[in-house]
Amino acid sequence: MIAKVIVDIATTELDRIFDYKIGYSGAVAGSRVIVPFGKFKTEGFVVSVSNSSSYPEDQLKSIIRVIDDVPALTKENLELASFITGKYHVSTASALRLFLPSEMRKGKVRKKTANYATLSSELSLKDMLLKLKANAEKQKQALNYLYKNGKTKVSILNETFSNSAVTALKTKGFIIVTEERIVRTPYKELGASEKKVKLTLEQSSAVQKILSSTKPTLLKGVTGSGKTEVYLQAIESVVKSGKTAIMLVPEISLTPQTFSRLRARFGDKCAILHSGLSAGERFDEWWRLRSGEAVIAIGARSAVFAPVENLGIIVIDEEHDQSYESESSPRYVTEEVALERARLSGAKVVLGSATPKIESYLKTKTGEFELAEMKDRVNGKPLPEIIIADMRSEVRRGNISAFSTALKQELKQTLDNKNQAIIFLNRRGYSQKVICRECGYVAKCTHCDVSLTYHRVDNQLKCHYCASAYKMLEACPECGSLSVNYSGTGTQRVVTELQELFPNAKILRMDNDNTQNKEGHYKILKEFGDKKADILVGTQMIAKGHDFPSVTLVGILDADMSLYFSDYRASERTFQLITQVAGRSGRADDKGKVVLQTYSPSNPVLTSAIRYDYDRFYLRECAVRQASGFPPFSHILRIMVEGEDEKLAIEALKKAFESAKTVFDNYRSSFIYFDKMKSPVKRINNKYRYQVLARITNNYKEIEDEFYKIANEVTSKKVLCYLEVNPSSIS
DNA sequence: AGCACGCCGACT
DNA sequence: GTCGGCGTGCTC
Repeated sequence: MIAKVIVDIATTELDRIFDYKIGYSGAVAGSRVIVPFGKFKTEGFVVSVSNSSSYPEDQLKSIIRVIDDVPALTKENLELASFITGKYHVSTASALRLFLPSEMRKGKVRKKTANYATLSSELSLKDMLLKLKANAEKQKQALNYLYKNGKTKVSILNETFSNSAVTALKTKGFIIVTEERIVRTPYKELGASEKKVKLTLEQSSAVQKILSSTKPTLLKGVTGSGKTEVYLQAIESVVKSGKTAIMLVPEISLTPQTFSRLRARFGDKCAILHSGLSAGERFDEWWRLRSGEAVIAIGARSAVFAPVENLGIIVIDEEHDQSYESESSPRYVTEEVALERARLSGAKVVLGSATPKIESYLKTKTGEFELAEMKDRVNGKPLPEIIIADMRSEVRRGNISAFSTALKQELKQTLDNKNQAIIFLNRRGYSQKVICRECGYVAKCTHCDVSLTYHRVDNQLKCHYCASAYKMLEACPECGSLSVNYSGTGTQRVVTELQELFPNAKILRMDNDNTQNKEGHYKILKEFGDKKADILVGTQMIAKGHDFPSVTLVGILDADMSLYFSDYRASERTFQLITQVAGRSGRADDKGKVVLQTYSPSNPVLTSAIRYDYDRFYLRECAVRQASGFPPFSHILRIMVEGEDEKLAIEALKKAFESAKTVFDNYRSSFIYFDKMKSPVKRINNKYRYQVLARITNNYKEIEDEFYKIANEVTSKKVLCYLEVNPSSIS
């Protein structure tokens, strides 16, 4: 028999099938194998098995061996991989790699084992003790210990008695040593049991809809409406019928607490997959799913590739979250992969959010998705009141600080009542820019075409694109002037100003700068949750589903800022952000308040947001997008060209543009925009960035396929070229 | 990806 | 004379 093998080397030249003789290796479709390849050996994937080969049979080599005792990939995995290759035009090897934890390749991690000792059953304890020499005290103790405690790790015996005593017993045949597998379990300590909650009417009808619908369901529920409980009960019902489940959550909210809730309900049946685990833990969790020992996978976007068979449901929580789009190759869209995987295995799909993507909500109107809506909060409490603070009038009245009078008052009140507050600001660091007052010089990164941010905590200038750090300027390098000045307020500056306003308050800051290590988030959130601080200042990341019962005030410092990003989704983002941040206020007994500071108080996005009126926002935004020809009424295609050598990059751009131009000519009526240009950020990490930008309204598949091909053709050793479809950020 | 083959510049 | 630079080509 012949194995059709894809070698695990992700280059386009090798992206074809190589035939090998199976021999006695036992390889089947889905097996990972070691094969001879040219002058060396490599790992490969058997994608199918056949009895013929178009390659001269006598020149075929044989598979050296199969790597895993159970084939790592299922038939369905292979089908999904071929969907990914076809849709995103990546090599088969890189599509297949998505299905395996990276540490599994090249045999970096193994199943962990330990040696255990038990008493031999051939002799009774008494007989053994008699046979030992009188002075063999340690051996006697060890035997007694084993008799009392049963099976024990050899390492423990060695420690408590002695190495020699244990070896002696082993040689005498009094104890039997066996090697057993140890499963590394992450967050072992978590998972106090949790009661199944009785569902509200809205919730149970949502569960019903999810389980009975043949279409994917969009679960649209206001913050606090109990979406998680709906997911859990839908999953429970699916698992009861003998199927498996995948639950996807945004990267940032994948905290131990999220997992703990699932563990509490489902115990060892669930496995967690994410980058914060150690390689060994991830490997073991993966195998627990592959072997069927665990049937529920929870994780960030890559968990959509979890190795479960007989899949019954995929849940995508906070479906609007940006982290569901992969920003490095393979650039897959989690939702697209999930829908295809569900189609292949006949599974249900649930997409949940308080503020669904415009695209998703539109699909409920066109009948592509089912809609399940939850309008009430489970605790019956109203959503927090949102007060608009008009910053224009604040400035007119001479208030130039970052805080409006209303916010200051509310903060004071909150602190007096011994409650907690959250201040949200979408900009980290201390200042956005460092400018020379004399000549207008702006400090810029030497590797990127962006201005630097001042970080007061370590007195450095930092680049938020490539993370390089510079010493703070003492004088302007251009004109020597000493009046170098900060403009724009960041989180660090907010903390400083707040501390001056409320000297007795304990203030915490949470942003990308102090959450680099994996424990970072958790520690800050825990500290705040334990009420060890009064105010939490942070960026984006505090907006995501954390539950702080005694937070009664949320301040949003610059609600408009994100409105003016040059991004078609700016309004949508702003609406989502306000709704989510506001949802942090007043989750328990006390009524929450939100102060939203803005320079454009009558902006319709903001006025919809303060009334929690998603439908009004949706209708307006849809009209705007339709009129201006943006998604979901078009597709944006961006061919990116990146290279350190600017000349080569420009040459590659021209080549890409020429090829794209012929596509443009062939499908002229499908294009509403087509041009080449510099990228908004022209250089990042010393790489020059150019792009071909297009918007199309028809023939999506054909044009996208052509563009993907162009990107692959233009890519060379010196220049990287790739296609983005509806990119979520266009820096 | 790796490794060999192959054809031009600086060296003991 | 040869050692070695890395461009090019091949892998069932």
